[in-house]
Amino acid sequence: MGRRSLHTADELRELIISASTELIQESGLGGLSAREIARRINYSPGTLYNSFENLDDLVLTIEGRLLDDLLEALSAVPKGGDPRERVHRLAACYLSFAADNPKLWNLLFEHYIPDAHGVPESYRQKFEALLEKVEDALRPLAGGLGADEIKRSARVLWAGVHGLSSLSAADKLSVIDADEARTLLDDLVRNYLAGFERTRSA
Amino acid sequence: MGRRSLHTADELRELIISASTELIQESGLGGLSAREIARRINYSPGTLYNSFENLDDLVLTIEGRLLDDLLEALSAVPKGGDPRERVHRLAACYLSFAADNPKLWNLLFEHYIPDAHGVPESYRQKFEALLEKVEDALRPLAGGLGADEIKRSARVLWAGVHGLSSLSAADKLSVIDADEARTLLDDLVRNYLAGFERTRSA
DNA sequence: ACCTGAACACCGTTCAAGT
DNA sequence: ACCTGAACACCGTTCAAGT
Repeated sequence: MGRRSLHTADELRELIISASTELIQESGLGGLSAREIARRINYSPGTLYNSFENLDDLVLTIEGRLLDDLLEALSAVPKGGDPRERVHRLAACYLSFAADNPKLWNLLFEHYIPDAHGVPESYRQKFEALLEKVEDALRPLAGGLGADEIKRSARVLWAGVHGLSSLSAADKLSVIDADEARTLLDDLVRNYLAGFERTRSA
Repeated sequence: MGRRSLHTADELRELIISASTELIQESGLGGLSAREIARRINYSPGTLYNSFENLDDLVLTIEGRLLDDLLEALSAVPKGGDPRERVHRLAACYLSFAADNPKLWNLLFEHYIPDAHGVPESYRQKFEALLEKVEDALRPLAGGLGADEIKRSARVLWAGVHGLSSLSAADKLSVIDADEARTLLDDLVRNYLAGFERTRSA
């Protein structure tokens, strides 16, 4: 048949991305296949390889967008008010983001790149941007603590929030009940902050 | 050719499990394939299905053993001494277990069962057993707190430790440096315990 | 009873050939 | 330039046939 040009290159790219995202939302990374994407967008499998290097490239693109969305959601958390309250709100935002679309969220952690070094630099940067938001929220509570200690605390607290979020998003082991997750999250943040603020004044 | 009986049913089962475990250690869940397992143990692919229902069944078996090993490692943590120290040691044990064999560890969280309800009950029980160990360690620090609150705190603290462990085991986003993980873990436990003990006396 | 190997319905990816 | 569809090297799983 040859060329059809029903869509521009950009349109086709978006078509592929949105079909893939739906597929992942339906049945996770395991439900994603080049041939199934092609079927859904009415192109032949080979066409995907004009827009993306391979499936890993496509998945990394989707993951990048997911991180952008997360950053945007975190940015929407209001800045004023009680500093502790703000940390709680950021954590709750992170939890909701994971809970709202567990399959898509898990993508970030179940998808492996064989080459190991293959994770794009932009990826790391987005995670750093996320951590900076936590650091900003901790700073008003940090008293005389140095920048390094704030950095470390942000990482620790965020990792904790992440653990809770990912356990509640992974239905496999329902150790963390979804309804209960918010209560547990507040407990984690409250107790961690108590120790954090105590360190400051020690 | 037909029957060979080079191995008993049990031996064959173990052969399959150990070949699979090696395969996962080498290249993760993605590197596991029925045909490759068969190649390595010198049987035809069909033979696997005499020992296991399917690949998911095999993987769940491996995961069950992994949880047993983790419980055993946690049980080896000495019981006496400073209660806070004990919590730190349990956390460190958990972290090491994940770090020692990241690919195998990640199996627990990247492997999905399509049927959803498919997670065996023994699975949940093993996680509960794990949480009981944390509860036992928290109890001496809990003062007048009720059993429910201890239960909740164990879940929260464990989820936090899990987040740190899984982020450091997942090389994808090297936000948590492996060498630094132990420091961060101690920070998490120390700060959380500070809040936990404060609640008790409030 | 146990194991094989062909068969079926799938994959990801490449690439010559067509428009 | 863009897209197709056949081709290649893989999958998981089943099952008739063989010993």
